[in-house]
Amino acid sequence: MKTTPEHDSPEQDHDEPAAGPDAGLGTRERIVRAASRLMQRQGYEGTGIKQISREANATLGSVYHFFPGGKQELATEAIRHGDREFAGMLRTALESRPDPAEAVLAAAGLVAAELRASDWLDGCPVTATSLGTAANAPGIRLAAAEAFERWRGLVHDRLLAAGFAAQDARELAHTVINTLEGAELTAQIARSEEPLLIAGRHLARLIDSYR
Amino acid sequence: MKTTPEHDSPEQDHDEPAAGPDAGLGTRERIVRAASRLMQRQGYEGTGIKQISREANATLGSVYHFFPGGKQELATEAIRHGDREFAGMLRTALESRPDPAEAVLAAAGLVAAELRASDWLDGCPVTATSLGTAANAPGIRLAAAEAFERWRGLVHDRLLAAGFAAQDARELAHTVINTLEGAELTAQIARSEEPLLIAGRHLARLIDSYR
DNA sequence: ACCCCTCTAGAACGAACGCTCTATCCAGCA
DNA sequence: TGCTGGATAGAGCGTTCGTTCTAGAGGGGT
Repeated sequence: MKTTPEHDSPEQDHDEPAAGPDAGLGTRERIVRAASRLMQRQGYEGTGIKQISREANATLGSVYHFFPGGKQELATEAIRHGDREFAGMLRTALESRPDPAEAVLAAAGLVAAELRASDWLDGCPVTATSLGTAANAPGIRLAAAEAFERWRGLVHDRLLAAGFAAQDARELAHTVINTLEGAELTAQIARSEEPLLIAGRHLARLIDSYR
Repeated sequence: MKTTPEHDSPEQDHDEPAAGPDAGLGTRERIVRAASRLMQRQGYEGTGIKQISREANATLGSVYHFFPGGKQELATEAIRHGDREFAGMLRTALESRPDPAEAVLAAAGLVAAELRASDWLDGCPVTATSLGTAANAPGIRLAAAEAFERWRGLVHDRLLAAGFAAQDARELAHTVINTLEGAELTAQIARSEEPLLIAGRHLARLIDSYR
């Protein structure tokens, strides 16, 4: 299994030819990414620590070295990783058009495209991980709530910049994120981009109605 | 543990004073209800067959007698149960107001009230069960897709009856269900009714914009 | 009286779970 | 050169998992 000797900072691996797309990253980062991807697809309970360590090309010892809090701490970090990932995509989409309604439409299309590209496997990285653990693990629920809040904040700021009233922007941000969330869920289960495309059009229409 | 001797039809239990709200029901029905409730709160992987049988006051033998397909068959049936349950609530709400926009607003309020009443434990009965099992269990995914389709159908018919164009009704039904779904998810994680109440208002506004 | 069939009952199986533990490796420093 | 501490390595703990299996309970039909 031998991995790169490393000290938490990403460095090139000059001795390991075959590896996944995460090769050359620090062990800790590889573990977080593997956890995020696996929990996104299989949920918290459906993903084992040993599977994560295997997928990350790390050993069980490394996992517990970096995450002494065990599975829950790892899941919290995985959610934060998914949070940052989706926030980046959302920010890009929102800045891609001068008009906020068109920007939201573009965001929905982007989500749909990525979902299809993953063969309907990669839904919302936060939902799958946090669902079913809300009651037991408050830390996980909190991280998920913060993710949603951050995404809402991005939409909110975008609407404010476009001249929307503060209250309208706040409420629209709620519905934009929630509708995208629900539509992605349905799209994943139905294996169809349509729910997301419809959601994009309806959200654009809703936003326009506040002008 | 002794349970009611019964032949699949619900009958009164004259000998068992202390029991849950499902007492007096047939064993099979008790098992389905326990599975549905537990999976709604803990997800598919987070819920064990033994926990279900314990909660249902049934034995492992009974579970495998009624559901020889094992956990997957049981989960499929649990989703169908949640489907019928939510469909009933949705139908009631949709028929509670003469105006379809107001009816959707009422539905959102009802979902919010029930979610809060359960101490934020009972989210969508279909989502939690089906998430994380989409790839592995096609039967479960299919049952979930059918549930969403049924709910959409209820909204669709309601809009048609109110005179909306077929295409508008179809697309609005998509977004109504998806937005409620996403808002309920956010409401559960944030422990706040607000996302659902905002969703209700926005959906009413969106529907009105098609008149 | 007998059988039959549905349903209940729970012990037992191998596998996988999260986690603990000790041992080893190795770069950096004294 | 030897020490130190972060990082790696994986055997093994007790528990729980989904499932299988055999045994018995009990009412109806003949």
